[in-house]
Amino acid sequence: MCPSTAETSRNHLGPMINWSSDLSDLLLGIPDRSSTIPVFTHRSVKRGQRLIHGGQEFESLYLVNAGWFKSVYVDESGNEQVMGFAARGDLLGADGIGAGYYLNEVVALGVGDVLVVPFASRGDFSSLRPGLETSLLQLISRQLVHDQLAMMAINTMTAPARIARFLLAQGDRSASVGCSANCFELAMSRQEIASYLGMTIETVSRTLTKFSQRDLIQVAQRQIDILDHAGLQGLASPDSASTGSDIPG
Amino acid sequence: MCPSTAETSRNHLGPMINWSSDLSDLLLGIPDRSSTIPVFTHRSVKRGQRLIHGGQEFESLYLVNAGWFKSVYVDESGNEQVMGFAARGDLLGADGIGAGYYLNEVVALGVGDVLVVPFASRGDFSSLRPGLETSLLQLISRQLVHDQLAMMAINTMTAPARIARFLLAQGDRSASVGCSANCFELAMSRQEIASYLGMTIETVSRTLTKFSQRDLIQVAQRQIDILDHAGLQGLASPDSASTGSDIPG
DNA sequence: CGGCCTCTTGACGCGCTTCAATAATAGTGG
DNA sequence: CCACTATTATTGAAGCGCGTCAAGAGGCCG
Repeated sequence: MCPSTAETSRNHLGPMINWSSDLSDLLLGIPDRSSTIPVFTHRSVKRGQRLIHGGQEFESLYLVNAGWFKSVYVDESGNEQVMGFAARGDLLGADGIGAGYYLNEVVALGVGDVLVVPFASRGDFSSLRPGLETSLLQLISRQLVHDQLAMMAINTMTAPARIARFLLAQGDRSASVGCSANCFELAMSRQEIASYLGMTIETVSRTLTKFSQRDLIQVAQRQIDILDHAGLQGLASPDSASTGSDIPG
Repeated sequence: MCPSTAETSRNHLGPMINWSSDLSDLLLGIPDRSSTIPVFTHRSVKRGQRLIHGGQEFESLYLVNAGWFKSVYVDESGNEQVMGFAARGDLLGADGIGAGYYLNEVVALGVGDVLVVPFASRGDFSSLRPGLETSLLQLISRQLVHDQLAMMAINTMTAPARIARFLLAQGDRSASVGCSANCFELAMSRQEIASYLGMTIETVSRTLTKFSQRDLIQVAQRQIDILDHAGLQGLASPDSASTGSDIPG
Protein backbone atom coordinates (compact mmCIF):
# COMPACT_ATOMS: atom_id res chain seq x y z
CA MET A 1 0.00 0.00 0.00
CA CYS A 2 2.77 2.37 0.81
CA PRO A 3 5.49 2.61 -1.83
CA SER A 4 8.60 2.08 0.22
CA THR A 5 11.64 1.94 -1.96
CA ALA A 6 10.27 -0.25 -4.70
CA GLU A 7 10.09 2.39 -7.36
CA THR A 8 12.97 4.79 -7.56
CA SER A 9 12.35 8.43 -8.36
CA ARG A 10 11.34 8.90 -12.01
CA ASN A 11 10.81 12.53 -12.92
CA HIS A 12 8.60 13.67 -10.15
CA LEU A 13 8.67 14.63 -6.54
CA GLY A 14 6.98 11.57 -5.15
CA PRO A 15 9.30 8.88 -3.87
CA MET A 16 12.69 9.49 -2.44
CA ILE A 17 15.94 8.20 -3.84
CA ASN A 18 16.92 4.57 -3.73
CA TRP A 19 18.63 4.29 -0.42
CA SER A 20 19.91 0.75 -0.61
CA SER A 21 22.68 1.90 -2.88
CA ASP A 22 25.73 0.29 -4.29
CA LEU A 23 27.94 1.96 -1.76
CA SER A 24 25.93 0.61 1.10
CA ASP A 25 26.38 -2.88 -0.25
CA LEU A 26 30.01 -2.19 -0.88
CA LEU A 27 30.78 -0.80 2.53
CA LEU A 28 28.22 -2.15 4.90
CA GLY A 29 28.05 -5.56 3.33
CA ILE A 30 31.33 -6.90 2.13
CA PRO A 31 33.99 -7.43 4.78
CA ASP A 32 37.12 -7.54 2.67
CA ARG A 33 37.44 -8.08 -1.02
CA SER A 34 40.31 -6.01 -2.32
CA SER A 35 43.85 -5.94 -1.07
CA THR A 36 45.32 -2.63 -0.05
CA ILE A 37 42.44 -1.31 1.95
CA PRO A 38 41.94 -2.16 5.60
CA VAL A 39 38.47 -2.98 6.81
CA PHE A 40 36.69 0.25 7.58
CA THR A 41 36.33 1.15 11.18
CA HIS A 42 33.07 1.91 12.85
CA ARG A 43 32.41 4.73 15.24
CA SER A 44 29.65 4.86 17.76
CA VAL A 45 28.14 8.10 18.99
CA LYS A 46 25.76 8.99 21.76
CA ARG A 47 22.77 11.26 21.64
CA GLY A 48 23.78 14.88 21.15
CA GLN A 49 27.38 14.04 20.32
CA ARG A 50 28.97 15.88 17.43
CA LEU A 51 30.29 13.62 14.72
CA ILE A 52 31.62 16.44 12.55
CA HIS A 53 32.69 19.89 13.63
CA GLY A 54 32.03 22.72 11.20
CA GLY A 55 35.17 24.39 9.94
CA GLN A 56 37.31 21.42 10.85
CA GLU A 57 39.69 20.06 8.25
CA PHE A 58 38.24 17.39 6.04
CA GLU A 59 39.55 13.95 6.86
CA SER A 60 36.86 11.34 6.48
CA LEU A 61 33.49 10.55 5.05
CA TYR A 62 30.93 8.84 7.22
CA LEU A 63 28.34 6.38 6.06
CA VAL A 64 25.47 6.08 8.50
CA ASN A 65 24.98 2.54 9.69
CA ALA A 66 22.42 3.15 12.40
CA GLY A 67 20.69 6.04 14.11
CA TRP A 68 19.66 9.50 13.02
CA PHE A 69 21.83 12.54 12.48
CA LYS A 70 21.23 16.16 11.69
CA SER A 71 23.58 18.42 9.77
CA VAL A 72 23.49 22.00 10.94
CA TYR A 73 24.91 25.12 9.41
CA VAL A 74 26.02 27.78 11.87
CA ASP A 75 26.48 31.24 10.42
CA GLU A 76 28.68 34.01 11.69
CA SER A 77 25.95 35.29 13.99
CA GLY A 78 25.62 31.93 15.67
CA ASN A 79 22.26 31.18 14.09
CA GLU A 80 21.70 27.50 13.54
CA GLN A 81 19.98 26.16 10.47
CA VAL A 82 19.22 22.47 10.05
CA MET A 83 20.36 21.52 6.57
CA GLY A 84 19.16 17.95 6.57
CA PHE A 85 18.70 14.68 8.36
CA ALA A 86 20.59 11.47 7.72
CA ALA A 87 19.82 7.84 8.43
CA ARG A 88 21.26 4.45 7.45
CA GLY A 89 22.82 4.57 4.00
CA ASP A 90 23.30 8.32 3.96
CA LEU A 91 26.68 9.88 3.49
CA LEU A 92 27.95 12.56 5.84
CA GLY A 93 30.82 14.93 5.35
CA ALA A 94 30.65 15.18 1.57
CA ASP A 95 30.55 18.95 1.88
CA GLY A 96 34.18 18.84 2.95
CA ILE A 97 35.52 17.23 -0.20
CA GLY A 98 35.56 20.35 -2.28
CA ALA A 99 36.64 23.00 0.18
CA GLY A 100 38.98 20.89 2.28
CA TYR A 101 37.07 21.55 5.47
CA TYR A 102 33.63 20.64 6.69
CA LEU A 103 30.91 23.19 6.31
CA ASN A 104 28.22 21.73 8.52
CA GLU A 105 28.09 20.45 12.05
CA VAL A 106 26.80 16.90 12.24
CA VAL A 107 25.12 15.89 15.47
CA ALA A 108 23.66 12.55 16.49
CA LEU A 109 19.97 12.73 17.33
CA GLY A 110 20.21 9.47 19.24
CA VAL A 111 22.64 6.63 19.65
CA GLY A 112 24.22 6.03 16.30
CA ASP A 113 26.85 4.10 14.45
CA VAL A 114 28.76 5.21 11.41
CA LEU A 115 31.29 3.69 9.12
CA VAL A 116 34.42 5.77 8.71
CA VAL A 117 35.88 6.22 5.23
CA PRO A 118 39.24 7.87 5.87
CA PHE A 119 41.14 9.93 3.33
CA ALA A 120 44.88 10.20 3.16
CA SER A 121 44.68 13.77 1.96
CA ARG A 122 42.01 16.07 0.68
CA GLY A 123 40.43 14.57 -2.38
CA ASP A 124 42.90 11.75 -2.61
CA PHE A 125 40.71 8.90 -3.66
CA SER A 126 43.46 6.78 -5.13
CA SER A 127 43.82 5.00 -1.84
CA LEU A 128 40.23 3.87 -2.02
CA ARG A 129 39.17 0.41 -2.99
CA PRO A 130 38.76 0.16 -6.77
CA GLY A 131 35.19 0.75 -7.77
CA LEU A 132 34.40 2.51 -4.57
CA GLU A 133 35.25 5.87 -6.03
CA THR A 134 32.60 5.44 -8.67
CA SER A 135 30.02 4.32 -6.16
CA LEU A 136 30.95 7.25 -4.01
CA LEU A 137 30.41 9.65 -6.86
CA GLN A 138 27.06 8.12 -7.60
CA LEU A 139 25.98 8.30 -4.00
CA ILE A 140 27.02 11.93 -3.76
CA SER A 141 25.12 12.69 -6.93
CA ARG A 142 22.05 10.97 -5.56
CA GLN A 143 22.23 12.97 -2.37
CA LEU A 144 22.72 16.12 -4.38
CA VAL A 145 19.57 15.39 -6.32
CA HIS A 146 17.67 14.48 -3.20
CA ASP A 147 18.73 17.62 -1.36
CA GLN A 148 17.89 19.73 -4.37
CA LEU A 149 14.40 18.30 -4.66
CA ALA A 150 13.83 18.64 -0.95
CA MET A 151 15.02 22.22 -0.88
CA MET A 152 12.98 23.09 -3.91
CA ALA A 153 9.91 21.60 -2.35
CA ILE A 154 10.55 23.63 0.77
CA ASN A 155 10.59 27.02 -0.85
CA THR A 156 7.86 26.25 -3.34
CA MET A 157 5.16 24.68 -1.25
CA THR A 158 3.04 25.94 1.61
CA ALA A 159 3.64 24.98 5.20
CA PRO A 160 1.08 22.13 5.29
CA ALA A 161 2.49 20.74 2.06
CA ARG A 162 6.00 20.79 3.48
CA ILE A 163 4.91 19.02 6.62
CA ALA A 164 2.96 16.41 4.68
CA ARG A 165 5.93 15.80 2.45
CA PHE A 166 8.24 15.58 5.39
CA LEU A 167 6.06 13.05 7.17
CA LEU A 168 5.77 10.87 4.08
CA ALA A 169 9.52 11.01 3.61
CA GLN A 170 10.08 10.04 7.22
CA GLY A 171 7.74 7.14 6.76
CA ASP A 172 9.64 5.98 3.72
CA ARG A 173 12.91 6.19 5.57
CA SER A 174 11.41 4.36 8.49
CA ALA A 175 10.30 1.60 6.14
CA SER A 176 13.74 1.37 4.58
CA VAL A 177 15.27 0.89 8.00
CA GLY A 178 12.88 -1.93 8.68
CA CYS A 179 10.07 -0.33 10.59
CA SER A 180 6.61 0.51 9.36
CA ALA A 181 6.09 3.30 6.88
CA ASN A 182 2.91 4.46 8.56
CA CYS A 183 3.86 4.13 12.20
CA PHE A 184 7.17 5.48 13.34
CA GLU A 185 8.86 7.73 15.81
CA LEU A 186 10.45 11.00 14.80
CA ALA A 187 14.07 11.28 15.80
CA MET A 188 14.05 15.06 15.76
CA SER A 189 12.35 17.73 17.80
CA ARG A 190 9.74 20.16 16.54
CA GLN A 191 12.33 22.88 16.61
CA GLU A 192 14.63 20.88 14.35
CA ILE A 193 11.80 20.08 11.98
CA ALA A 194 10.83 23.73 11.86
CA SER A 195 14.36 24.84 11.15
CA TYR A 196 14.75 22.27 8.41
CA LEU A 197 11.45 23.12 6.77
CA GLY A 198 12.05 26.84 6.98
CA MET A 199 9.20 27.72 9.31
CA THR A 200 8.52 28.34 12.97
CA ILE A 201 7.92 25.73 15.62
CA GLU A 202 4.44 27.09 16.14
CA THR A 203 3.48 26.46 12.55
CA VAL A 204 4.78 22.91 12.78
CA SER A 205 2.74 22.27 15.87
CA ARG A 206 -0.39 23.86 14.47
CA THR A 207 -0.14 21.96 11.22
CA LEU A 208 0.33 18.64 12.96
CA THR A 209 -2.69 19.38 15.11
CA LYS A 210 -4.68 20.26 12.02
CA PHE A 211 -3.67 17.03 10.32
CA SER A 212 -4.64 15.12 13.41
CA GLN A 213 -8.06 16.78 13.53
CA ARG A 214 -8.61 15.76 9.92
CA ASP A 215 -7.69 12.17 10.77
CA LEU A 216 -4.80 12.30 8.35
CA ILE A 217 -2.38 11.31 11.07
CA GLN A 218 -2.27 10.50 14.73
CA VAL A 219 0.24 12.33 16.86
CA ALA A 220 1.49 11.40 20.27
CA GLN A 221 4.57 13.40 21.05
CA ARG A 222 7.12 12.16 18.53
CA GLN A 223 5.12 9.09 17.66
CA ILE A 224 3.51 9.48 14.26
CA ASP A 225 0.82 7.28 12.75
CA ILE A 226 -0.11 7.98 9.19
CA LEU A 227 -3.80 7.20 8.83
CA ASP A 228 -4.53 8.63 5.39
CA HIS A 229 -1.48 8.11 3.23
CA ALA A 230 -3.22 9.26 0.06
CA GLY A 231 -4.56 12.31 1.80
CA LEU A 232 -1.10 13.42 2.78
CA GLN A 233 0.15 12.80 -0.72
CA GLY A 234 -2.62 14.99 -2.02
CA LEU A 235 -1.49 17.79 0.25
CA ALA A 236 2.15 17.32 -0.63
CA SER A 237 1.80 17.66 -4.38
CA PRO A 238 0.09 20.92 -5.33
CA ASP A 239 0.02 24.31 -3.68
CA SER A 240 -2.71 22.76 -1.57
CA ALA A 241 -4.82 25.81 -0.97
CA SER A 242 -7.39 23.59 0.74
CA THR A 243 -5.73 23.32 4.08
CA GLY A 244 -7.41 25.39 6.72
CA SER A 245 -10.59 26.38 4.98
CA ASP A 246 -13.29 24.00 6.15
CA ILE A 247 -12.00 23.28 9.61
CA PRO A 248 -12.63 26.27 11.85
CA GLY A 249 -10.45 25.57 14.87
CA MET B 1 36.41 47.32 -3.16
CA CYS B 2 34.26 44.43 -4.20
CA PRO B 3 35.52 40.99 -3.11
CA SER B 4 35.42 39.07 -6.33
CA THR B 5 36.84 35.63 -5.84
CA ALA B 6 39.83 36.53 -3.74
CA GLU B 7 38.65 34.93 -0.54
CA THR B 8 36.96 31.59 -0.83
CA SER B 9 34.02 30.76 1.41
CA ARG B 10 35.12 30.32 5.02
CA ASN B 11 32.32 29.42 7.35
CA HIS B 12 29.79 32.05 6.46
CA LEU B 13 27.32 32.96 3.80
CA GLY B 14 29.21 35.83 2.27
CA PRO B 15 31.30 35.00 -0.77
CA MET B 16 30.57 32.28 -3.22
CA ILE B 17 32.72 29.28 -3.97
CA ASN B 18 36.02 29.52 -5.77
CA TRP B 19 35.01 29.23 -9.37
CA SER B 20 38.38 29.03 -11.02
CA SER B 21 38.68 25.44 -9.93
CA ASP B 22 41.08 22.65 -10.68
CA LEU B 23 38.70 21.11 -13.14
CA SER B 24 38.44 24.29 -15.12
CA ASP B 25 42.19 24.40 -15.43
CA LEU B 26 42.26 20.74 -16.25
CA LEU B 27 39.62 20.86 -18.93
CA LEU B 28 39.48 24.36 -20.25
CA GLY B 29 43.19 24.93 -20.09
CA ILE B 30 45.27 21.95 -20.98
CA PRO B 31 44.88 20.64 -24.53
CA ASP B 32 46.25 17.14 -24.16
CA ARG B 33 48.39 15.72 -21.44
CA SER B 34 47.50 12.09 -20.92
CA SER B 35 47.31 9.39 -23.49
CA THR B 36 44.08 7.43 -23.78
CA ILE B 37 41.68 10.36 -23.70
CA PRO B 38 40.77 12.31 -26.79
CA VAL B 39 40.54 16.08 -26.58
CA PHE B 40 37.13 17.00 -25.31
CA THR B 41 34.69 18.34 -27.81
CA HIS B 42 32.90 21.63 -27.50
CA ARG B 43 29.26 22.23 -28.20
CA SER B 44 27.70 25.54 -29.03
CA VAL B 45 24.11 26.36 -28.24
CA LYS B 46 21.81 29.20 -29.16
CA ARG B 47 19.49 31.19 -26.96
CA GLY B 48 16.62 29.07 -25.71
CA GLN B 49 18.16 25.83 -26.88
CA ARG B 50 17.97 22.86 -24.54
CA LEU B 51 21.34 21.41 -23.66
CA ILE B 52 19.95 18.65 -21.46
CA HIS B 53 16.53 17.09 -21.59
CA GLY B 54 15.00 16.02 -18.30
CA GLY B 55 14.46 12.29 -18.05
CA GLN B 56 16.94 11.56 -20.79
CA GLU B 57 19.56 8.91 -20.16
CA PHE B 58 22.75 10.21 -18.63
CA GLU B 59 25.58 10.31 -21.11
CA SER B 60 27.77 13.34 -20.54
CA LEU B 61 28.71 16.06 -18.17
CA TYR B 62 28.99 19.60 -19.46
CA LEU B 63 31.40 22.21 -18.24
CA VAL B 64 30.26 25.70 -19.12
CA ASN B 65 32.82 27.57 -21.15
CA ALA B 66 30.78 30.62 -22.07
CA GLY B 67 27.26 31.92 -21.70
CA TRP B 68 24.55 31.49 -19.11
CA PHE B 69 22.32 28.49 -18.52
CA LYS B 70 19.39 27.70 -16.31
CA SER B 71 18.51 24.30 -14.95
CA VAL B 72 14.79 23.76 -14.60
CA TYR B 73 12.86 21.08 -12.85
CA VAL B 74 9.53 20.18 -14.42
CA ASP B 75 7.15 18.27 -12.21
CA GLU B 76 4.38 15.95 -13.24
CA SER B 77 1.91 18.82 -13.49
CA GLY B 78 4.12 20.67 -15.92
CA ASN B 79 5.11 23.34 -13.42
CA GLU B 80 8.56 24.68 -14.02
CA GLN B 81 10.91 25.55 -11.21
CA VAL B 82 14.28 27.12 -11.84
CA MET B 83 16.81 25.18 -9.79
CA GLY B 84 19.84 27.29 -10.55
CA PHE B 85 21.90 29.25 -12.99
CA ALA B 86 25.25 28.25 -14.43
CA ALA B 87 28.09 30.24 -15.97
CA ARG B 88 31.68 29.57 -16.99
CA GLY B 89 33.28 26.96 -14.77
CA ASP B 90 30.04 25.43 -13.61
CA LEU B 91 29.24 21.80 -14.14
CA LEU B 92 25.96 20.72 -15.69
CA GLY B 93 24.40 17.30 -15.69
CA ALA B 94 25.84 16.06 -12.42
CA ASP B 95 22.33 15.17 -11.30
CA GLY B 96 22.37 12.34 -13.80
CA ILE B 97 25.34 10.50 -12.36
CA GLY B 98 23.50 8.86 -9.54
CA ALA B 99 20.18 7.99 -11.11
CA GLY B 100 21.40 7.24 -14.62
CA TYR B 101 19.17 9.87 -16.19
CA TYR B 102 19.04 13.62 -16.02
CA LEU B 103 16.63 15.19 -13.60
CA ASN B 104 16.65 18.77 -14.78
CA GLU B 105 16.20 20.47 -18.07
CA VAL B 106 19.13 22.72 -18.92
CA VAL B 107 18.39 25.62 -21.23
CA ALA B 108 20.74 28.24 -22.63
CA LEU B 109 19.80 31.78 -21.66
CA GLY B 110 21.88 33.16 -24.51
CA VAL B 111 24.47 31.95 -26.91
CA GLY B 112 26.70 29.56 -25.05
CA ASP B 113 29.52 27.11 -25.35
CA VAL B 114 30.10 24.04 -23.25
CA LEU B 115 32.77 21.42 -23.01
CA VAL B 116 31.45 17.87 -23.29
CA VAL B 117 32.76 15.24 -20.89
CA PRO B 118 31.38 11.99 -22.30
CA PHE B 119 30.92 8.83 -20.28
CA ALA B 120 31.17 5.34 -21.70
CA SER B 121 28.50 4.08 -19.37
CA ARG B 122 26.72 5.33 -16.32
CA GLY B 123 29.20 6.11 -13.64
CA ASP B 124 32.09 4.64 -15.51
CA PHE B 125 34.85 7.06 -14.71
CA SER B 126 37.70 4.69 -15.44
CA SER B 127 37.85 6.04 -18.96
CA LEU B 128 38.55 9.49 -17.64
CA ARG B 129 41.93 11.07 -17.58
CA PRO B 130 43.77 10.20 -14.36
CA GLY B 131 43.28 12.86 -11.75
CA LEU B 132 40.21 14.18 -13.45
CA GLU B 133 37.95 11.96 -11.43
CA THR B 134 39.19 13.50 -8.23
CA SER B 135 38.81 17.01 -9.57
CA LEU B 136 35.34 16.10 -10.71
CA LEU B 137 34.41 14.90 -7.28
CA GLN B 138 35.73 18.07 -5.73
CA LEU B 139 33.86 20.25 -8.17
CA ILE B 140 30.66 18.38 -7.54
CA SER B 141 31.16 18.73 -3.82
CA ARG B 142 31.73 22.45 -4.21
CA GLN B 143 28.58 22.83 -6.23
CA LEU B 144 26.70 20.79 -3.68
CA VAL B 145 27.85 23.13 -0.94
CA HIS B 146 27.08 26.18 -3.01
CA ASP B 147 23.60 25.00 -3.88
CA GLN B 148 22.95 24.08 -0.29
CA LEU B 149 23.96 27.50 0.99
CA ALA B 150 21.96 29.23 -1.71
CA MET B 151 18.88 27.17 -1.03
CA MET B 152 19.20 27.69 2.68
CA ALA B 153 19.52 31.39 2.20
CA ILE B 154 16.42 31.35 0.06
CA ASN B 155 14.11 29.80 2.56
CA THR B 156 15.58 31.60 5.54
CA MET B 157 15.74 35.19 4.42
CA THR B 158 13.11 37.71 3.43
CA ALA B 159 12.44 38.69 -0.17
CA PRO B 160 14.64 41.82 -0.17
CA ALA B 161 17.49 39.85 1.40
CA ARG B 162 17.20 37.19 -1.27
CA ILE B 163 17.25 39.75 -4.04
CA ALA B 164 20.21 41.58 -2.52
CA ARG B 165 22.08 38.33 -2.18
CA PHE B 166 21.22 37.33 -5.70
CA LEU B 167 22.43 40.61 -7.13
CA LEU B 168 25.71 40.43 -5.24
CA ALA B 169 26.22 36.86 -6.40
CA GLN B 170 25.54 37.88 -9.99
CA GLY B 171 28.04 40.66 -9.65
CA ASP B 172 30.65 38.25 -8.36
CA ARG B 173 30.02 35.89 -11.22
CA SER B 174 30.18 38.74 -13.65
CA ALA B 175 33.54 39.73 -12.23
CA SER B 176 34.83 36.19 -12.49
CA VAL B 177 33.91 36.12 -16.15
CA GLY B 178 35.85 39.31 -16.71
CA CYS B 179 33.23 42.03 -16.50
CA SER B 180 32.65 44.44 -13.70
CA ALA B 181 31.21 43.28 -10.43
CA ASN B 182 29.08 46.37 -10.02
CA CYS B 183 27.88 46.87 -13.55
CA PHE B 184 26.54 43.92 -15.45
CA GLU B 185 23.61 42.60 -17.41
CA LEU B 186 21.35 39.89 -16.08
CA ALA B 187 21.07 36.91 -18.37
CA MET B 188 17.72 35.83 -16.96
CA SER B 189 14.23 37.30 -16.95
CA ARG B 190 12.36 38.50 -13.90
CA GLN B 191 10.21 35.42 -14.11
CA GLU B 192 13.25 33.16 -13.96
CA ILE B 193 14.69 35.12 -11.06
CA ALA B 194 11.40 34.90 -9.24
CA SER B 195 11.13 31.18 -9.78
CA TYR B 196 14.68 30.62 -8.60
CA LEU B 197 14.27 32.76 -5.51
CA GLY B 198 10.93 31.26 -4.60
CA MET B 199 8.79 34.34 -4.97
CA THR B 200 6.53 36.04 -7.49
CA ILE B 201 7.61 38.20 -10.36
CA GLU B 202 5.79 41.15 -8.82
CA THR B 203 7.83 40.93 -5.66
CA VAL B 204 11.03 40.86 -7.69
CA SER B 205 9.99 43.93 -9.60
CA ARG B 206 8.83 45.80 -6.53
CA THR B 207 12.00 45.02 -4.62
CA LEU B 208 14.22 46.15 -7.47
CA THR B 209 12.27 49.37 -7.68
CA LYS B 210 12.64 49.86 -3.94
CA PHE B 211 16.39 49.27 -4.14
CA SER B 212 16.60 51.74 -6.97
CA GLN B 213 14.68 54.37 -4.99
CA ARG B 214 17.14 53.93 -2.16
CA ASP B 215 20.05 54.42 -4.54
CA LEU B 216 21.32 50.96 -3.72
CA ILE B 217 21.27 49.99 -7.36
CA GLN B 218 20.37 51.39 -10.73
CA VAL B 219 18.09 49.34 -12.91
CA ALA B 220 17.54 49.66 -16.61
CA GLN B 221 15.77 46.59 -17.85
CA ARG B 222 18.28 43.80 -17.31
CA GLN B 223 21.18 46.16 -16.84
CA ILE B 224 22.16 46.34 -13.19
CA ASP B 225 24.46 48.86 -11.59
CA ILE B 226 25.34 48.29 -7.98
CA LEU B 227 25.76 51.69 -6.39
CA ASP B 228 25.95 50.74 -2.71
CA HIS B 229 27.71 47.43 -2.41
CA ALA B 230 27.93 47.58 1.38
CA GLY B 231 24.28 48.50 1.61
CA LEU B 232 23.25 45.41 -0.29
CA GLN B 233 25.50 43.27 1.85
CA GLY B 234 23.82 44.68 4.90
CA LEU B 235 20.45 43.64 3.55
CA ALA B 236 21.66 40.20 2.56
CA SER B 237 22.98 39.12 5.94
CA PRO B 238 20.30 39.43 8.60
CA ASP B 239 16.55 39.13 8.51
CA SER B 240 16.69 42.74 7.39
CA ALA B 241 13.47 43.99 8.89
CA SER B 242 14.40 47.47 7.75
CA THR B 243 13.30 47.19 4.18
CA GLY B 244 10.07 48.97 3.50
CA SER B 245 9.63 50.98 6.63
CA ASP B 246 10.90 54.47 5.95
CA ILE B 247 10.15 54.65 2.27
CA PRO B 248 6.44 55.15 1.74
CA GLY B 249 6.01 54.23 -1.90
C1' DC C 1 6.46 16.35 43.92
C1' DG C 2 8.91 20.31 41.80
C1' DG C 3 11.65 22.31 38.24
C1' DC C 4 12.74 22.44 33.51
C1' DC C 5 12.07 21.84 28.88
C1' DT C 6 9.31 20.75 24.82
C1' DC C 7 5.11 21.34 22.88
C1' DT C 8 0.59 23.50 22.21
C1' DT C 9 -2.80 27.16 21.54
C1' DG C 10 -4.47 31.90 20.86
C1' DA C 11 -4.49 36.86 19.06
C1' DC C 12 -2.49 40.17 16.18
C1' DG C 13 0.44 42.28 12.59
C1' DC C 14 3.06 42.19 8.51
C1' DG C 15 5.05 40.46 4.18
C1' DC C 16 4.06 38.29 0.46
C1' DT C 17 0.75 36.54 -2.92
C1' DT C 18 -3.08 37.21 -5.77
C1' DC C 19 -5.77 39.67 -9.01
C1' DA C 20 -5.92 43.32 -12.20
C1' DA C 21 -4.52 46.97 -15.12
C1' DT C 22 -1.04 49.71 -17.42
C1' DA C 23 3.53 50.64 -19.45
C1' DA C 24 7.60 49.53 -21.85
C1' DT C 25 10.19 46.65 -24.91
C1' DA C 26 11.13 43.44 -28.61
C1' DG C 27 9.81 41.19 -32.69
C1' DT C 28 7.23 41.24 -37.26
C1' DG C 29 5.43 42.64 -41.52
C1' DG C 30 3.79 46.25 -44.58
C1' DC D 1 10.66 53.66 -41.23
C1' DC D 2 6.52 53.10 -38.77
C1' DA D 3 2.49 50.70 -37.17
C1' DC D 4 0.91 46.36 -34.89
C1' DT D 5 1.14 42.61 -31.80
C1' DA D 6 3.17 39.67 -28.27
C1' DT D 7 5.98 39.41 -24.54
C1' DT D 8 7.88 41.26 -20.48
C1' DA D 9 7.97 44.49 -16.75
C1' DT D 10 5.86 47.78 -13.57
C1' DT D 11 2.48 49.44 -10.26
C1' DG D 12 -1.67 49.37 -7.32
C1' DA D 13 -5.20 47.36 -4.06
C1' DA D 14 -6.97 43.65 -1.34
C1' DG D 15 -6.60 39.17 1.04
C1' DC D 16 -4.39 35.69 3.78
C1' DG D 17 -0.84 32.68 5.27
C1' DC D 18 2.72 32.64 8.33
C1' DG D 19 5.63 34.96 11.84
C1' DT D 20 5.69 37.17 16.22
C1' DC D 21 4.49 37.68 20.91
C1' DA D 22 2.48 35.71 24.86
C1' DA D 23 0.56 32.39 27.85
C1' DG D 24 -0.59 27.83 29.17
C1' DA D 25 -0.29 22.61 29.03
C1' DG D 26 2.09 18.34 29.13
C1' DG D 27 6.09 15.17 29.64
C1' DC D 28 10.82 13.96 31.48
C1' DC D 29 13.99 13.51 35.26
C1' DG D 30 16.05 14.40 39.59
